[in-house]
Amino acid sequence: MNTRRVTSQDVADLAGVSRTTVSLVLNKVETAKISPSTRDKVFDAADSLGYVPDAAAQALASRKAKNIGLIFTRRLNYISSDAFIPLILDGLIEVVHQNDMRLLLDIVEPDRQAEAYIEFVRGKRIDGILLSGPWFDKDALQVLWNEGFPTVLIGKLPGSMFYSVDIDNYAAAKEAVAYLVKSGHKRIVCITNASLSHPAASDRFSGYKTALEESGLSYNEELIRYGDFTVESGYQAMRSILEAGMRFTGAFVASDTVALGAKAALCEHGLRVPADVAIIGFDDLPIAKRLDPPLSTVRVPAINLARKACEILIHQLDGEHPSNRRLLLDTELIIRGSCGSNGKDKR
Amino acid sequence: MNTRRVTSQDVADLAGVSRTTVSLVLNKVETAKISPSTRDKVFDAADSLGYVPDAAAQALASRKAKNIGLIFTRRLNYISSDAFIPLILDGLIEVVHQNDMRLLLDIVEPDRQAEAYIEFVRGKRIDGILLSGPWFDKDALQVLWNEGFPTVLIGKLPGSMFYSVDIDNYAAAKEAVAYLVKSGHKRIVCITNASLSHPAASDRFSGYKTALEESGLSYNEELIRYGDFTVESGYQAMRSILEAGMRFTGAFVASDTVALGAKAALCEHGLRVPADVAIIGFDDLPIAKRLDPPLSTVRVPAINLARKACEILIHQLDGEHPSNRRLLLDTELIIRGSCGSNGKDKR
DNA sequence: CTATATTACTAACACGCGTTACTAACGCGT
DNA sequence: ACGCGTTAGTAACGCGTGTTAGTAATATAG
Repeated sequence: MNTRRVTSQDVADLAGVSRTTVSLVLNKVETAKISPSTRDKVFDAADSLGYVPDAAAQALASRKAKNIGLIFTRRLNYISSDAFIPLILDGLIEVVHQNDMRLLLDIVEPDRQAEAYIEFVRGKRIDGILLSGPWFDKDALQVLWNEGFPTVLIGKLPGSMFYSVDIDNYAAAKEAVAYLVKSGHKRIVCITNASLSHPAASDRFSGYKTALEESGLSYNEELIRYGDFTVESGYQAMRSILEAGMRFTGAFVASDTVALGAKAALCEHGLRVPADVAIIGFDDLPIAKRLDPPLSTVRVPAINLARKACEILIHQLDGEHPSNRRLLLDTELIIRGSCGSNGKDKR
Repeated sequence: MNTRRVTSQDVADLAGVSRTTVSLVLNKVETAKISPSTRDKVFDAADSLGYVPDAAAQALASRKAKNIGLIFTRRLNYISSDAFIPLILDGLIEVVHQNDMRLLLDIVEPDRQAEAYIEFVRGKRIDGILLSGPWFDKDALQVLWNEGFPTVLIGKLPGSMFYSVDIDNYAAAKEAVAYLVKSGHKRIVCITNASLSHPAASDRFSGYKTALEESGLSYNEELIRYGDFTVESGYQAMRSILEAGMRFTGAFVASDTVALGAKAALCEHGLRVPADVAIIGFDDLPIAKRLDPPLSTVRVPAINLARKACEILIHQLDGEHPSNRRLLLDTELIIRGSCGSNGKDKR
């Protein structure tokens, strides 16, 4: 049960060579000349003993932790319903595996970012860091920047020099709202995915406003509410609009999750989608397609964003530093039943 | 930019003491007598230098990685829509933080379990391991058992001696189906959350069967389908039943996600919920409450399961070995609009 | 005043690995 | 026989920390 650890020394002894040789063989060091016969002896010994190198020792000696830090900056209350997390993991895990790395995951409250980063980086627990969050603390990031630590943002920090992957939230939102306008809607609600202090939320909101302006529609404060990533916030936001007695025929909700809540409020109020109100969400979560009615939405290539972010990070670890520091992936407006693609009449 | 690492030696030098003293102070070793004045000197020096111990060196010397492995055994295709992952993370992260640990996350394909475990455990990358998966490979777990490695299962492996936290899937499903029966439904569809090779799926299915038997209802193979965790599988399953021309008024779908898909198929087919078909799901995901109609379901205390699992694991790391190896948390049947709590008539 | 206990520290080793600098053996041309 | 390059391998150091065994100075007891 409690057999002693197998070390590279044990492998060396069994193979009848030095520990150095074992290391050279197992790490496939090209510059070292090792005869095929001893190579085989080492390999045989290693897996007959079930040798697995000690990660800590390896990290200490090689100065590489072989860990990638994935940090979600989120309020704790919002995690459980965050449908983005699985998507990001999905995109990441494959790339991480391919590069023989591990994923060190942490979730930090937005106001504890700085401390968390320092811990990770100075502790050398990770070789590089992926940050996903609705917004990034500039001071916290400054720490990373000063240390020259390999970092990639999933999302954007306006005006920063970090590598980042993102979508064009502004353009995507504008396109979605323009579609509603084009479909004949004149009074269009906007419920954001989060407070406007978050760049993504703010950009989507700007897209909404611009789309209205460009169509010569008036922009009405009373049709605006702010979500906070959750289903419930969407529900409350829409209720608040309905209770204020506002009239409208379209709704742009900058998050599918929030949209789901908003739609619940509509139904509860006796309004039907899309007959009375057309809705477009944002994200294209896997469930969007099977909601009733199917939710029109902006498809965010979340899995791909994560994958790209990870690839860029690993390139950095390999010492490459591409000059293009901002990668924007394409979104796509997906029209489904929730905005009356079936062709019902609008007022 | 590229300042050299700050080591405990630097702290020692600045404080005018030995490195040993620094270590003793920072680790708050009780048995060592250190005068308050030098203690303060060390603390001051440490944080004036921004000292953070090297994780690898610490792990190597102390034989503790301060990492908890969280392994999701999942097919890669199912990750992106796995609403359980955020819930588990939510429950875990707090406990992990409280105990000054980190979370090493990995997702392994069911057929690669053994290798993944060996890598983690023998590599000493983690001190303990939390496993979440629809089923566990017995041979793979044997490895962990043989090494006496601290392990907790989220879910169950029938007949194993591992610590585990779970719910009573059988009883919960039975209660849900019994409710449908009591409400007057005689022909009740069952769509599982996964194939019956998964214990949880199999238990829920058994609960369904038993509930029917105990009510003297006939058990009809043609009303049974098997999901695979995804929305789409629920959609396809229900379509398949409808296309077979089966008639029914109730449906027990052993996963909210799958239920969402199943409901979409019903709607598409012109059937209404709950007027034509009553549905009860399983999990009580955050969205269940705001679906249209609100989805009746079995509430699974997922966050709590994760929290408990983590606590048990950490107890093990502290050398405690409670004799009660299986912890069952309570579920709750939540009745909402989807099974006509509004009181429509059944046939 | 001496023997012993206590306080407050430190020197030195161990953890398991990567890697550099070095060596011994061998072949080859002259 | 000699020098020289090449091949195949090793000894030894360093990574940064935890920890044990030990010591010098001071306090306490007889």
